[in-house]
Amino acid sequence: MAKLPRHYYQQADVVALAQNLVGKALYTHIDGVTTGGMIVETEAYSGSRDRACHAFLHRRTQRTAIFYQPGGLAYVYLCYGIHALFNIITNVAEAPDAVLIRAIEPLEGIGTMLRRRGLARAQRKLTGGPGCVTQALGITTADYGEELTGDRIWLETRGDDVDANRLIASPRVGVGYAGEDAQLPWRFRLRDSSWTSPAK
DNA sequence: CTAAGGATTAACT
DNA sequence: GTTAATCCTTAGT
Repeated sequence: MAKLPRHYYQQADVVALAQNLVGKALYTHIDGVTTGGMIVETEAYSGSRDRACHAFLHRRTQRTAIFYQPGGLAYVYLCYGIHALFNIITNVAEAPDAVLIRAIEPLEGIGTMLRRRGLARAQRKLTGGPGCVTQALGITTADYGEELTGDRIWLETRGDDVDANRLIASPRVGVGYAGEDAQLPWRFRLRDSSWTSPAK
């Protein structure tokens, strides 16, 4: 299907974009292998409104510098010392918004993804969870700043958009430190998918 | 349920 | 420069 163009990522409403990204496909071509899957779980983060966002209120540091670039770049960072988490930078320059990809449903290169994850069979923990997604796809912190319109990491449409009534909105995971912003229902899951993350 | 793990950052000298 | 607290998690008891 069609690769998502740069202007797609530059929409102003990061919450709407996080919803629209569910049902799109995420691919990587790393180490000579193409792997990918359909996005089934996302979370929106908005630096202008949201304490849970790393770039809240123009907290511009070395790590968050990428937020101030135009949408369409990868923000990859290390969490809990172990896990690379993959985010898509959205909106225009100087508007620090991003969408975290939390889970995908495997579509292509499943053998390679199983090997990277050390699993024998496809099951939810292959790609259910943000650290699992990056490990299965081969994404590391070295991909910080990667262009999502290039040929290493990219997204594609898969026919029609997913209807809004097939999404479950809920509070985001692991952001309790964000005060009342932690209650914002900015996590979106595909209702009938068995590939979403186990986190409640 | 809990421990592990390394980078980032704010708050100090 | 140094230190301590924190973190968008996972695998393994």
